[in-house]
Amino acid sequence: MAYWLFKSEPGTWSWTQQKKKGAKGEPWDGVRNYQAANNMKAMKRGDKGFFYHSGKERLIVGIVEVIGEYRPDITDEKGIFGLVDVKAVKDVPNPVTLSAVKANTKLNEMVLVNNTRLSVQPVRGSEWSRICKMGGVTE
DNA sequence: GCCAACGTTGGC
DNA sequence: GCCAACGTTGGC
Repeated sequence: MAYWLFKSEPGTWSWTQQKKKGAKGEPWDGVRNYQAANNMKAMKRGDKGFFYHSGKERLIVGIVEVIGEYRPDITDEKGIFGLVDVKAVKDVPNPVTLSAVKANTKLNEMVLVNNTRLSVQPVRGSEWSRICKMGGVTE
């Protein structure tokens, strides 16, 4: 199984909103970046991802699961980009802040640290379990 | 509010 | 196909 990180401005789409969608999940639309789209193409049903709040908060607040693989994003009028469907799985009990990630030398190769502008990112297995531990998530 | 990083666009 | 200009994201 692969791991990912989904970034969102809480003012646009928040973890609270995602959770309200429950098991039905929500299409992760609006991505207009090839690198991010390629990451979504690589996703498989059952893959897990962190839900990250960018902007003022800058922390990992939840865990999502990919429930629908890459398909066209109908909100893209050019018909170029696609999306995946994700559902909320659980909260991260102690949200992991960006500064905590940066402060951890074991995590300094994370895309979150090195490519701040990429909105859909791959996460290594080792990084995943370390952050889960930091966040008090029981895997 | 500013600015660095970076992706995209468009002229040549 | 290159590269300058521009726009956007996101951290600070």
